[in-house]
Amino acid sequence: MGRVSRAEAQQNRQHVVEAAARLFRERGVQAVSVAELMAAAGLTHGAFYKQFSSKEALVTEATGQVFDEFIGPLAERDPDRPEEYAAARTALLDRYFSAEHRDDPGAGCPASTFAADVAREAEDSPVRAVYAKGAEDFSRWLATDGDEDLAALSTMVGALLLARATSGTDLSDRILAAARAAVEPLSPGGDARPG
Amino acid sequence: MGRVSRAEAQQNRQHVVEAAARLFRERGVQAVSVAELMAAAGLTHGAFYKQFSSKEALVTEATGQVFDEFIGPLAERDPDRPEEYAAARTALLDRYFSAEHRDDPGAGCPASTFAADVAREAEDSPVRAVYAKGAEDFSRWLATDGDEDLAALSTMVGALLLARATSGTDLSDRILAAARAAVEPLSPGGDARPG
DNA sequence: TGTACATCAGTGAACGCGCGTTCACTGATGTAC
DNA sequence: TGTACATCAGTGAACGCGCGTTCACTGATGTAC
Repeated sequence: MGRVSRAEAQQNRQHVVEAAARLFRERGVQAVSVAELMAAAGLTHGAFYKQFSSKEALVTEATGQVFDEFIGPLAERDPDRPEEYAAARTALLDRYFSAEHRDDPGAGCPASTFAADVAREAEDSPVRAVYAKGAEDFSRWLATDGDEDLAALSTMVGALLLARATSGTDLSDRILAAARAAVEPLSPGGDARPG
Repeated sequence: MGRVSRAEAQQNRQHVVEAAARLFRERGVQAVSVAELMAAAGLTHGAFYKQFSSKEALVTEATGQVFDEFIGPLAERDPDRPEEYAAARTALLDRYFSAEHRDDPGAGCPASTFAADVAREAEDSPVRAVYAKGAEDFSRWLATDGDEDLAALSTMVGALLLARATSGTDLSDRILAAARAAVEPLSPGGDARPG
């Protein structure tokens, strides 16, 4: 096919990253091959190494991009308008604990979908740093007091994974509902968690 | 090597299940090969299909066994002695949110280690039913009111996975501490979660 | 209890397959003049 | 603006490797008499 223009090459590269962002979340890193990602961008597998130094490098880049896409739109937090943040937080939780989010991991929260993959990476793996930064940023946005809400993040990530592992059952819906009630207290300082 | 006695064969089989129980939790199902599991029991790979119909069948059996081992010891819950249960629950949470548990997934909670693997299984996969039963049983034991505490289970599973994905950092320890405080309220009906 | 034979757990080579990565090659793009 | 040539994105065959599974074979175990 010969050489391709720089702009086209850059576009092809971005298609590969986008396919990786979706497929890695849907099926896990190991279950998606380099050849499949290249085919999703309309290319053959050999060109992969003209764009990325290794599959691991793409995993790191895709993980970072997904966190950016996920957290970026949330980041407009104006301290002078707390009611705006409160509404945005509620809207996020609505989406987060929805059946739609559970049923579409390929477009969903990276803290959930990459957790197990990252947990099994070596401690010096570059993707771990990207993941840790993303998780921490997200937990800061979730904190109603401006600190970090790691408990809320844990409940959200755990609930989504449990709901996906049990999807198709009643239990799956109960998990989402129970976690939602626990993360968003009905009254300030209170907690809706039963028991 | 010729035939081996029934007792010995049964023992070999159990060794394979035990190796699977540990290695699947440590590295994930896909990253552990049939040959490696057989070698862990001192056998060659060919004999695997004399004991199991497929790798998937072993995954299902190992997952069930791990849930039994994890939940079984907890199940002695005497309604006449609530303070005994309260102490057992506190002891479980101590272990659950410990650095030791985080750092030894091979011996740890199956709801955490198998969540991502099971979430990516087909909806009619037998391992999903085993997982759902185990998760539900565990959430029942966790409920201080005798119902089920799916929010607590979510927080525990999410915190453990997040802590493992960020292990080696300060953040990892803060995740365990924050989740622990959220799951075990300091006073009845209250909640220690900040914010 | 002793003998003859069927059973079957374990062996090890082989099946087809897909993996991540490398490489010689192609030919349009980009650049130097 | 036009020409000559270097660059390099993409191709497709090939590398070595490990995977889950199958199978003919072995020979001690288990059983029928």
